[in-house]
Amino acid sequence: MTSLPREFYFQPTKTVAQKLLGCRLVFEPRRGQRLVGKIVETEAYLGSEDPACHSFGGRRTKRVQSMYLPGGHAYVYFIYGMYHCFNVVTGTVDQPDAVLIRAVEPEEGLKFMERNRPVQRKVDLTNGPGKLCLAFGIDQRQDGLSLLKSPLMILPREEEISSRQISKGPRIGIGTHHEACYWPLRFWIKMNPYVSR
DNA sequence: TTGCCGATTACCT
DNA sequence: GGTAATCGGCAAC
Repeated sequence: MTSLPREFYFQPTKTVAQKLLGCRLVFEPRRGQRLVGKIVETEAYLGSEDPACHSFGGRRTKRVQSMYLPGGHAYVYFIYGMYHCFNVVTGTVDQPDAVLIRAVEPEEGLKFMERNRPVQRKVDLTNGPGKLCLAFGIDQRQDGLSLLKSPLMILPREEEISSRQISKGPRIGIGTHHEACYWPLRFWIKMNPYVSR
């Protein structure tokens, strides 16, 4: 039950985004509450060089300050007036890259998740970045937290995932104004029913 | 201080 | 397929 080490997050952001597939997101908000989901879909955001990234051009606003932490921290932001998105910070200090966790497969704590986000079908519980934050109860309070210790952790893969089982494509929802909208920085586990849309 | 817009989602036709 | 909901972040004024 030991988290991915700090060095994992110092790999290139694109690499981290792919290697996070199959890892477990664990959130222990309070004693006796443990929520676990297997990561099945991610997107890489490449810092100051990436027009779709909040830290593009080296922007250092209050919202994005946790992106400038060393890899292995959480970056959680509020979007569309009603949702949160959970990201994993990558790279060294002052390298504001991150990986958006877009979907997980619920594994543990389903009762808590259903309470947080009532749905008809289990598959709709966490198949989107806003949905999984609601189900897990992740919000601004987790922004900047370390991912190496409770309450928020990411555990290594328990099974191997070959590159043939990983699909890639353009990122979702970033608009079509810049070239970056075509960069294939979205990754997901092929055929997994818990991937978004 | 103002006004636009967003790394989404649910619900509509 | 389209769009309303809803509000903080951000840049411009």
